[in-house]
Amino acid sequence: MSSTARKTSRTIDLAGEYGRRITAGILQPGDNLPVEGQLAIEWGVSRTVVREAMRLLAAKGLLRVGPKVGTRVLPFEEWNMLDADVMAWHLLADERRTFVEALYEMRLINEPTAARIAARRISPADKARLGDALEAMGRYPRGSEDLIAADLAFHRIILEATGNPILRSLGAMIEKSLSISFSLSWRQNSQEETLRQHKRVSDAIIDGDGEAAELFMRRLIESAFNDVMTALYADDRNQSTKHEIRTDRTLVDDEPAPASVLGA
Amino acid sequence: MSSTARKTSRTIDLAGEYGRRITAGILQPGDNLPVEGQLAIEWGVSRTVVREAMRLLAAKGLLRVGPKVGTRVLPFEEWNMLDADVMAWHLLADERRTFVEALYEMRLINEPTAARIAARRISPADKARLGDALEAMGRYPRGSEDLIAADLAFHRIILEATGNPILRSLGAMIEKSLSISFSLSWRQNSQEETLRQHKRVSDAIIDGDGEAAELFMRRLIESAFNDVMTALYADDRNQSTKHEIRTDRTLVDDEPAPASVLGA
DNA sequence: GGTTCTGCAATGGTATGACTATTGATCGCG
DNA sequence: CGCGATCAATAGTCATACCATTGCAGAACC
Repeated sequence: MSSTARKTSRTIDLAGEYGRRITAGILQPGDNLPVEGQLAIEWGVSRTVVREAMRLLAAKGLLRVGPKVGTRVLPFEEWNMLDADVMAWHLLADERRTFVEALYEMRLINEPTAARIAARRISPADKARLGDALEAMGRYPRGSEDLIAADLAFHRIILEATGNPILRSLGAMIEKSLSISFSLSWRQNSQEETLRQHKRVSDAIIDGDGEAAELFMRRLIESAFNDVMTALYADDRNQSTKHEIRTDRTLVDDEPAPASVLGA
Repeated sequence: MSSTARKTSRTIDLAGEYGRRITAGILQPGDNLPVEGQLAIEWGVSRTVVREAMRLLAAKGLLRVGPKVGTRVLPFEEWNMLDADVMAWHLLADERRTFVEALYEMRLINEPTAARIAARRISPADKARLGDALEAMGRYPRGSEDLIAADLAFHRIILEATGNPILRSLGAMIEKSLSISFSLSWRQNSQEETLRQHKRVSDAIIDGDGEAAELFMRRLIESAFNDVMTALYADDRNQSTKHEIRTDRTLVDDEPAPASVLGA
């Protein structure tokens, strides 16, 4: 299937292969991979390719290499989840649920505030790009790759519009990892309602209303999270409901602190 | 200086060399590096080392390589600022100010909410670790590397205590990039006041008071940001004042939205 | 005149085999 | 029993040759 027509390099293929095996748990932290020469033989490539693939994985924190110790999978905590490839590999694995939740929690923390900042800092050019993305979302049929791409672009543009390069990288990570792993099927809500939600955010940002942008973005991501969880685990309604509650509790539902604490 | 005693590999050294050159602007986006063979000669290493170094930089989004096109520095927007090395290289450059501000804006978005989440989810083991870090902060003299390490560990532990692996990676990135770039000198505030601020956060988390934890963490990071900017740009008081205002405006000072918008 | 096809050449991509340096483990000595 | 020297496994580096991809120039063709 992949042996006839080559699109990516052997190095990238091999790195992806082991990246997926590690994130899927087939290779556990602490496990050693075969020695480089052995890997080269197994995969029918040169040791050069093996080494470059392993260096790529080492750069992402998945494993460490060293003389005498070999190539060893690092403990979980060392993995760089902020890397788009690592995140995408996790989202491709069977046990992706934890990471879907973590990713949406991250989005829920960052994107509403980013929308607020964007409302104040967005450039005319980015306003136009945001409008284009919104328009594209209305043009493509539901479930199409183009629609998903426009949706992801919408969110990325807002993160870029903050002018903060770190938030921009976060946007790129989210877009890339989600587009790799969910190439189809989510959006259970009516497309009209989804579009309306996006338009509210867009309008608020363009009007410079940061508070409204933040609020609507929060609602939008909560909806998207529920859509994704429903699409992925539609067969288990109890759990599907649970996510919604958990999401709310996690980031929205805390009781206000007592006045005495606030004054401290 | 680095030719006699080798601690890191030649590949890592070379990657760091060009990583710093690119982030410092010595090599601009669109520029081409010399061909691999030429680089190998210039640095007195084999082409293997050059290739592995370039692959490492390519994995971080700083450049792209390809047949005929060579090794070309990518536009700014492609750089992965969420990588600890990339962030550290930026913080080492002369023009680091933008990135110090971006990093602290990122922290101000994430860490207060993380503190709130941690207050609800923290494990007994992490409570103990948090207490240890706080205790260590009180034990070491101001300005010492141990003190800074304890400070950074304090923040990392809170991000880890959320149980969200992405936030944990964010904590690791912050800790690593800051410890590499600011190996000494910040903390202009009295150490006692800084310690008190940390203790407030710690107490709130251990008590399970998420709202208080969030508020105190926000104040703490705002203070830390001002300390850093003062330390770095102490010669320019006007600008030092400006940061404080900008930070406030950016994330705290927005007027509440009209009721009509909230109800929409 | 513009467009598409074709071949060339530059450059990274891969392969191979040898040698070096590092480091965990082992063995022997005190 | 502890500790230092030695060993051996393994990644790290090197040198060279050849392969594969691709931007570009020029030819062929509407």
